[in-house]
Amino acid sequence: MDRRQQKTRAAIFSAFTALLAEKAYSKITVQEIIDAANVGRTTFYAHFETKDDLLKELCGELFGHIVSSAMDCTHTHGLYSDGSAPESVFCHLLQHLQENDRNIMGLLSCESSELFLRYFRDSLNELVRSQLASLNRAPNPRIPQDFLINHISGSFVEMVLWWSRGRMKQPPEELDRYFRAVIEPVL
Amino acid sequence: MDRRQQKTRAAIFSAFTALLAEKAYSKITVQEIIDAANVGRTTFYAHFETKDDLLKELCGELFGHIVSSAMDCTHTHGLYSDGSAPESVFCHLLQHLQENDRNIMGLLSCESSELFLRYFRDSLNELVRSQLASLNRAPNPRIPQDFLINHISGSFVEMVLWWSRGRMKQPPEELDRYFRAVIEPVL
DNA sequence: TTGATAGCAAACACTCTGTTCGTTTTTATT
DNA sequence: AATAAAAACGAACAGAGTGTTTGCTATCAA
Repeated sequence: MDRRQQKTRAAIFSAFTALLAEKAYSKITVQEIIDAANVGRTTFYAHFETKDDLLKELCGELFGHIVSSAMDCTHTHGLYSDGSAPESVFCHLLQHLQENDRNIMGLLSCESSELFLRYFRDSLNELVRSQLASLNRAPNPRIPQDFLINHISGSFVEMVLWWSRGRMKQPPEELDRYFRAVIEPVL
Repeated sequence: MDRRQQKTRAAIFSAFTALLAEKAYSKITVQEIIDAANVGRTTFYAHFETKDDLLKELCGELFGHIVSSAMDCTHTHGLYSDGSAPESVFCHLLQHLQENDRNIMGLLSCESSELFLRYFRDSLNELVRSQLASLNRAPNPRIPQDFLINHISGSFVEMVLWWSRGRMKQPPEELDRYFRAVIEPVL
């Protein structure tokens, strides 16, 4: 791909995430993004159809990255600690989030979350489903698989939102302990 | 209050919820609300500052109603079934939601949820906190109270969203069983 | 009945959006 | 180095939506 396109795209993403960190998605105008990214109006619309489209693409990039990295460590760490491995996949996810890669927590904390959380949930669902499948333990007969998957990924999202609202006081490891304490009894 | 004001306000709320049921909040224009409610433009702005303001007021009315009704049955039913009472407060909440009072589930299912879910979560938090306080059982020492409250209300919200996405196939009682199955082991 | 209040339509200035057009700059290729 | 293709640019545009103003009419409560 043309170097110019890459630069423009990166500049727009960067400007957009910076803006998202300081104000709500709905309050951001295309003009502001253009100004912050320092690109021409025409250029913006050559890359993205609308502001919504931009958000969608950003989510795609972000979660593609996050989840594939989580999937990677799936091989070494399980859904919950098995005694041997001290940390769960979730702990890795949390650490990843805390590093604030591409200001992802900023996105979660302000009100841009609509589309954003959908991606987050969907990605987690996939992750949890695959984890659960590879769990060699009899499933809890009182709870349907579908419900359980949603409960786990949903709880995780809610925990991250809570964490973010509280300015991420707790280290990821502590959060991971709490999370396992409320999830493992259910499995 | 003037009868005319009541009628206007009701007409606007009703038109707004009807619109919300069929399209996303962000796609709805004030003009559409005005047309659907069959009121003058000036009248709308005499009642509400903006579309956001309208949504806020609607949430206030809705959750004020729902939560106070849940608080009422707090006296008869506990956080979880104690053997004697067959149904939890949550079950009542779910039944209430299923009755589709004021099309509340329509609001949850489409993408109007931003502000909406905030109200939902906050209301539930309050409810759960009071429930938890009146629970005569030693709290789980591994989990901080704050985390637990958020986990419970968050899980509930996520469950309702899941329920709504799946077109509410399950009866509230069944959902309540699942919910207790994933929450009670943690208490 | 009457004064006050609420509602109304029409028109407005304003902001934001998404597109078009003619021009300049950068890139990849020869 | 020369060149054609691709990308970026600014300015200007129509169109849609917002929130306000004005002058008038209908309704209410006393």
